[in-house]
Formats: sequence, C-alpha cells, structure tokens
Amino acid sequence: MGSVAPTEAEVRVLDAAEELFYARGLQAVGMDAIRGASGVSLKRLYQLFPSKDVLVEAYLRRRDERWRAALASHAEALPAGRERVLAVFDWLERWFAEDGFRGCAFVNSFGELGGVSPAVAEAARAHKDAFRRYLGGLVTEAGAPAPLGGQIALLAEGAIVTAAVSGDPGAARTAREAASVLLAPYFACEPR
Amino acid sequence: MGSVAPTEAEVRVLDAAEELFYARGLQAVGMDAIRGASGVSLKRLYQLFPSKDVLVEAYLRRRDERWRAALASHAEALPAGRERVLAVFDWLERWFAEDGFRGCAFVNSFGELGGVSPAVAEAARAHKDAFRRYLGGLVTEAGAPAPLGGQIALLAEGAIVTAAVSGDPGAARTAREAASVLLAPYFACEPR
DNA sequence: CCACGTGGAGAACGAACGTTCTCCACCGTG
DNA sequence: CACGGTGGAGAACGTTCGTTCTCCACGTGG
Repeated sequence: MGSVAPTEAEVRVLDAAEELFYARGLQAVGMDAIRGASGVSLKRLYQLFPSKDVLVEAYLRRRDERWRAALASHAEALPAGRERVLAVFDWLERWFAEDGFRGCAFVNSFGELGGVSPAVAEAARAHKDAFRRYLGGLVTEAGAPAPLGGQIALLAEGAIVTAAVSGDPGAARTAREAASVLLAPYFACEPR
Repeated sequence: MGSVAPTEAEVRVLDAAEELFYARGLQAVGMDAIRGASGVSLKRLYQLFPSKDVLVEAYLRRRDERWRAALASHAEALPAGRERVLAVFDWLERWFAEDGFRGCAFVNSFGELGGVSPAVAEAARAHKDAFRRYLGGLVTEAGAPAPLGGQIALLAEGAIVTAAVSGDPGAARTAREAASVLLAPYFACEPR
C-alpha cells in the first residue's frame, strides 16, 4: 500500500485541488484553475495525474487519511473512556468554526457525483465506514455496548450536515449533549 | 404566495427534472435529457422555465413541499405524543428502502452547488430549517422540552446521510432507538 | 558550436452543454 | 385557397472544459 514520497509539485497540486474542490465542488473546478492555484504547468499536472478523475480520487484519498488522523490525534490526547468519546464532538465543533467549513467533503462529493461515479460513491462509503468503526472502537473501549457506537455516529453525521447547511457550529454541542445522555447509563456515577 | 395551476407540460417537466436531478445530480443532467424524459419540446421548456437555474429552483421548491407534506401526513396519522415523534423514523426507514433512494436532495444539491450558488444554498438551509422546526413542534407537543427537538433532528439527519452513503436503511432503526432513549425520561412509565 | 532532451506557456482540439434560431407542418378563419 | 399564428424537431451558436499539441527557451554532453 505504499505511496512513494510525493514530489513537491504533487503536494502543491493536491493542496490546490483540495482547497478548490472542497470550496466549490468537483465539477465547478476546472483543471485550469488547479494549474493556476498550484503554479504547476498543465503538462506536468497531467504527468502527475493522468486525468481529472484520478486527481479527484487522490484528493479524496488524502483528505480521508488526514481527516481521520487529525480526529484520532485529538481524541487520543484523552484517556480511553467516556471523555474520549465526547472529545470527538469538541473536535467537530472546532472544525465547524473554521473559515471555509462547508461540511463533509465525502458527503458533498457523494451528493455531486455519487449517482454517476462508482469510484466517488465508494470513496464516500469507505470513509464513513472507517469513521463509524473508529467511533465504535472508542465506545467499546470505554466499556459501553457496541451498538451505541452506531447511535453516536449518527449524531456526529447529523451535526456535520447541520452545521454545514445551517452554518451553525453549535450543532456540535447539541450532538455532544445527546451523546452524553446516551452514554450516561454506562457511567452512572461520574460527574459532568 | 400562490402559484397558478400548473399546466400539464409543467408537471411533466418537473417530474422529469426531479427524477433525473435526484438520481444523477444537477450538473450531470442537461436540458436535453429533461426534454427527452418529459417529451416537452425545448422551445416550450424554455417558455416554462427560462433557464436551467430557474428549473433547478422549481425542482427544489416542489420537492421541499412534497417531502414535508408526506412526512406530516404520515406522522399525523398518529396522536400527538411520543409515538408521533418516533413515527418520523419509521417514515424515514420506508423512504430509505425505496428504489433509487440517494439521500436528501437538498444535502446533495448543497454539496454540489452550495459553494457556488447562493440560491441552492438558501434552498437547502430553508428546507432543513423547516424540518427542524417541524420536529421541534412534534417534540414540544409531546410534552418534552424543546431542545430535545434539535437532538432528534440530528439523529434524523445522520440517519439520512448514513443510509444514503452506506446504502443501509437500518440507519433509521438505529436512530429511532436512540431517539427513544432520549425521549424516555419524559415518558417514564409508558411501555415499548 | 551543435545535437538533444526537458519543461513551461499557452494555443488548439473535440466534446458537451445552455440557449437561441430556423424551418416546417398544422390548424382555424376569411 | 390564402394567411397568420402556434408549436415541434432539431440545427446552430457560443462557451466551457478536459486533454493534447506546438513552439520555444534552456541547460547538458560532445
């Protein structure tokens, strides 16, 4: 599964692609815009990514890895348990408040091309699956029953889409409170 | 706010637009495809909807009205109260299991064009707002505190996006169970 | 100096698409 | 029959975009 070390031009292209695709959508961004934003010539761009589809898939792959790594690194600053589960929602809230937040890149891509591109649909499915499994792990390692992971994942998904469409980062806090209630029976006597 | 009675051609165009836009996305469907599916000539199509943007907005407007009316008509078959709130998730489950279900048309449209078309972003915002307010009404008329409406709305949103991306209608049941737990404290002694 | 490969800038090409225009068949009225 | 208006089929137009091609400047090895 190893990618070789990416060249600097590759990084610049992927950075530009991520910024533009996420902000404006996949189809609204042309290869020319990516060339302009990355400063990489069209010829080199097509050497690195032989078609736009390939670039879109690379964008989604890198975004998936980075997003989940950032979440994990935030959650794992806390000891396993209830607090670590709830920390997910704190991380979401910070994300929602970032400039240019526009929801989940995978949900957006799925909405745009999921009906027409199996590769995009599959990337979204895999990302959401990994997220759900990760959350499930947090929940069971906290000592709560596994099915609760699915419920808490639903709250997180709902918060992401609601924060995106309504523009209100507070959805994260609402979700956190609901998750806290769902978790409560398994941590009966601990405070907060 | 009255629209005049729609002509038969208008209905045929909107039916075709809804089917195609929902299944494939907004930008992936050309005016020619809508003309073909509706059997209405291009000239007439442009008389009825002077541009694709206008047609997209009409599609979203009609879909919003119909979707919320269908939900309301299902929920209101039950008496106000806890059951009526939970009935929302039963209705969602049936929707998820329909052929061609591909998530929320507004979330999909927002993902595709929300970053680039204020009209689409606003349509999605308004739809989600109305849904949240409706659910809030169900919750408070059941005697539960209003903030619970927001939590339950998050579960519903999460179920919709999860069912769409993963293809599993069971997300509705997971959400229903979580909602039932959140509701429980306010209906302490009733069964099921 | 020359041959040569590399890479950049941007023109060019072909397809798709939104929108408009042309042409014609059809229909009701004098 | 002449005539005008309506609407359909689909060609045409202009633009955008993914992709490829042309041209040239530059640096390297003989």
